[in-house]
Amino acid sequence: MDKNHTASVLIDLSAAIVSVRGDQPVCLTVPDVSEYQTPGLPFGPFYPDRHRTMEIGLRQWVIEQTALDIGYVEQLYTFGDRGRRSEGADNNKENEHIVSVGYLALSKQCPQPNQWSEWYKHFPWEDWREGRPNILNQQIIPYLEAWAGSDELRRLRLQQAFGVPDKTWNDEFVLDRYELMYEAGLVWEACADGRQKEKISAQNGIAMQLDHRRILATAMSRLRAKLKYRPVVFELMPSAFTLTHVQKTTEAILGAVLHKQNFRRQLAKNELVEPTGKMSKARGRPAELFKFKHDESQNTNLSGLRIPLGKSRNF
Amino acid sequence: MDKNHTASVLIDLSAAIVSVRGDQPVCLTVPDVSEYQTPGLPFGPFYPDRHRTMEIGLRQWVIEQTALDIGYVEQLYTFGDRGRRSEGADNNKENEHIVSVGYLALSKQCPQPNQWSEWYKHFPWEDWREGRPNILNQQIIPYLEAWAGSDELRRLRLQQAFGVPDKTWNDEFVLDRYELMYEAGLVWEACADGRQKEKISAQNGIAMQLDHRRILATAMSRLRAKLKYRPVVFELMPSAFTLTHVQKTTEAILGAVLHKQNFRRQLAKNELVEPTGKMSKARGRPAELFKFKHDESQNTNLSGLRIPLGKSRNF
DNA sequence: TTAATTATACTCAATATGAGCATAATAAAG
DNA sequence: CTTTATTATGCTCATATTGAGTATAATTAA
Repeated sequence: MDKNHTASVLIDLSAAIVSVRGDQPVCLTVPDVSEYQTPGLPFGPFYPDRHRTMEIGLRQWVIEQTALDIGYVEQLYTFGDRGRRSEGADNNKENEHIVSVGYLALSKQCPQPNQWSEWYKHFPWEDWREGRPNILNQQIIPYLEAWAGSDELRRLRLQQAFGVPDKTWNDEFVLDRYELMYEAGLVWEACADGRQKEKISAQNGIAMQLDHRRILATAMSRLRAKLKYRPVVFELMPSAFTLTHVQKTTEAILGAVLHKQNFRRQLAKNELVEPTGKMSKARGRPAELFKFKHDESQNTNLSGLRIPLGKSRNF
Repeated sequence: MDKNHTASVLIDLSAAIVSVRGDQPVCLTVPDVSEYQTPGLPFGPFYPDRHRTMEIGLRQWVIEQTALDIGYVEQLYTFGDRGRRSEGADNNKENEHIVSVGYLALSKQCPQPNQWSEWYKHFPWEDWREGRPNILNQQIIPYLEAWAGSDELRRLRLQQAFGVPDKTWNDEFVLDRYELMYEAGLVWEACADGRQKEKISAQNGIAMQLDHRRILATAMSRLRAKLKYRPVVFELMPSAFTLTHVQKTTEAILGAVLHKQNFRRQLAKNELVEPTGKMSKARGRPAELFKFKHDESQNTNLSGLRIPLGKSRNF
């Protein structure tokens, strides 16, 4: 059609492989290669004549490179503008365009601790389990308000994403918040030249290579949303677990604490778990061990578990 | 890395551009080019050096080719396996792989009626507004049950997707149902050779080119789901409308009838509309004309409207 | 034996939901 | 000018769901 323009691109499959270690959600990262000490998500090229689908290709190199058992895999988003985001970079030749397809994968285990990076080190403002994070009032919000100024649209977006001043915090808007901070120049990745990069380096969470923090933000948004209507938590649980363990895992991902009794009521109502008969022993009263009911079905179109989020979420 | 394999692909942007004409959801189609009389979705190549993002590229050729005003645009899914689906086709040279990125777009108007194709002509089993569609019990279900046989996984998927025998119909599982019918060889697109194609042609809905019906199914699933938690209906409404008009539009997309008073209660509670002061006149008592409250905000992270679906959805 | 810790059963008010009846305002028909 | 069909809108009410607690049971550690 238009011979002046090349339409040929390379496709990178990037994966946010998520697990939970203790009470911290983590994601698999690969060591930094650039001059800045920024970790990145694992990624690999898609060879269309070797793998029938992209998901098969993704599973293949994840197995090859990490020897991990990833069960649940979900496509997140396809980004066509990575080039813009790393404009000053020297890694791409002219006309070699890269489109990155982001994936979310869930893993029950996370061996080799040093390869897994905690979510909230990259997004410290997203963990509300100990109350409203200080970084919001002390750093982010004042900067963003100055950036918005009297621009009506900016103020509206600020209110939507961060709930200032009167609206409440919505845990699903991770991507919106990150994009806003990116636009406002509040995150490291938004800076084109090295001098600025030095300046805001360690602040506002640990940066990542290329558009990887954006992909992780997308993964967090999607997972937090999905948790509320599909029983995906169990993709992160071992075969037998206590109800408190499910709750702690859920809370870790949501970055919020939940009402214990109501959480269990939902679990019971939706008939998602069944007792194994065994008991766990730790401190305190022993808890019954449960297992997920529908392990066979790959199709996760189950009713899901409604999260009792409560009302007073505005600190 | 691996020089034996080509990693270079072409990217097609395919769009399910949806509107509602009267009480029928429609989507923009382009005339058939193949020997079979199958319509297709509009699509165009993505030129990464001409357009910064894929969405910009999409908007560009939609404007060029259709002169349509599309407001809302949302990426659906990236399919890497179109080649497999049209294996026998002659349209691709060796090594020229195509990845198609599907988009959902919403348009308030739909001029040139012959270019717009009604959803339910392609998916007759998805419209439950007049009760359970006959085609289900008369054609699809019996065939699928035979296909499932005693295969436990197949029976489970059948139950999930089509709600047989005891579960209820879930309007959001459009894609699941289509994929299942595809696997069972119930849809035209699943047949590789022409002879089979002739046989099941007109049955089970009008077919589309390549993987376009799958993209439309994805669009329908996404839109039906989104309707329930984001106020996207208003992207399909004119600037002033009656409450019944909103309801009819919602019902058209969901393929289900709703309880009038409860629907309005939701609208009121969420404060999504405000009166214009004017009245509409048609048959019967005149209705008040309303307008959407948040037209300025591009960011559609509003609370959305909960759909009162009722209980007796199992015919 | 006591305190701390964790698990689980149960209650209760507030709210949301599904389903319905009653009434109002208009156009078309007679 | 009255009747009838049609659409809009106000209101009720039983039931289900949710948020937020209290009370009690079964353990370990001190």
